[in-house]
Amino acid sequence: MQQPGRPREFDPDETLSKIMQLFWEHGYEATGLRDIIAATGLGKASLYAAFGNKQSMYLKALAHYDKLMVDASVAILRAPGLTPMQQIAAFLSAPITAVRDHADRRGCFLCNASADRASLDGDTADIVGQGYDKMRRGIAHALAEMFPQMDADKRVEQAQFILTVYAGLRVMSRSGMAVELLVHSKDALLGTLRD
Amino acid sequence: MQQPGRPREFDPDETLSKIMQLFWEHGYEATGLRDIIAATGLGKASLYAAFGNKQSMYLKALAHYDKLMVDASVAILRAPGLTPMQQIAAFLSAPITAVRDHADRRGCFLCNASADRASLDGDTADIVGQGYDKMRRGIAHALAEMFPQMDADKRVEQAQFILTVYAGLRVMSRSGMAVELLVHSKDALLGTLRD
DNA sequence: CAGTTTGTGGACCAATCGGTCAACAATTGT
DNA sequence: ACAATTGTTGACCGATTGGTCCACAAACTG
Repeated sequence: MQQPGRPREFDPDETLSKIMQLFWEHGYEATGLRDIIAATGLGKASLYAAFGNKQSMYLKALAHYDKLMVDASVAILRAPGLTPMQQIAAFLSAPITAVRDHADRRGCFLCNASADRASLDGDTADIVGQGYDKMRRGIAHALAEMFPQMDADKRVEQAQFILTVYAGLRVMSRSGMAVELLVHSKDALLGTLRD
Repeated sequence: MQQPGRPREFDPDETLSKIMQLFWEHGYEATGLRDIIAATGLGKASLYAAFGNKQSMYLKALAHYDKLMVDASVAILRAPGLTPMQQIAAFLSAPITAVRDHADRRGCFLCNASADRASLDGDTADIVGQGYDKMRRGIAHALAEMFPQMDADKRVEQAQFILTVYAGLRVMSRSGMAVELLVHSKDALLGTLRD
């Protein structure tokens, strides 16, 4: 069952991934329509028809990141076969292996958007806030299995604490900070959880 | 003893503070020469003669932040009349009181620059890295007084850990995160130091 | 005073920005 | 075959971008 009219010549999801990549790496203002056109191979009008204006493209790219990458991060926190401690360790190691093994210094798009657009645009702040909430809940879930006797308030506090370290790691990784220092932060945090 | 030629009609340091303010709040790309001209009241040519091009203005503004704000943060970590624990607590509370008492969600210019320009421009990354180093040393100094028996390596690790939380706090504060959550992060970190 | 040096204001610039539009292409249903 | 609908292409748009330049102003020295 196909709609009338000429069919799209591109896969919207694939294209959105390319757009996401650009905004993720370079931020909102430093990414031009030219860059998006070059990276996607699409014409300007096709992009606008599919994703709206630049602001709308950015929001869709950020939501796409939330769906793809944040969900993957949160999935680590529920990964079967790992102890809760291992889940949290894996969650915190991802930013480090990205830098060390893949020379990936893009950081976290949510964190970048926090510094970049969130203070200027409420829609961006909303998506960022929801993404943070999702991660905090994921961390709290692992903590709940790790410390069943811990009360809920304390769990939120601890989850928020871990989330803050995560954000710090990802932001500092974008400035080229030495990997061993990032490892220090991760190890120190994990050390506090063994009590 | 005055130089020949027409004297400047503005105070370069004061002007640099205004430029710093703009880049701090809005980032590199979102700050236009127009904004700088409007905020400083100077002509374009005067700005260029005094500070160079936009890139150079940004670097000078970032260095200015380092001198003014980072040094002030580090000074807290050596504030007389406070115990080392109180110094670190005050250092971590500054980002929170900025949000709560002054509705200041600009975050930390160094951290913003990490997410914004540092991955694209080596000079920016250098200043950011030096600023982080300075803060880490300041934290390590307080830790040294707090835990005299702790060895130097462990101290650096702990200092880096605290620095990471600081960066996370400041970045997340830019996205409008609830103050009580930021307080949780701070309290949880301080809780780990009481051992 | 004249001559030199430095700073200021604004006109001016090419390039690029995000965004629109109209002509054309490709599919549908009838 | 034909209209209706949707997608693509590239020309085009006004506005804005960072940056330069030049005539003029304000201080100095001799």
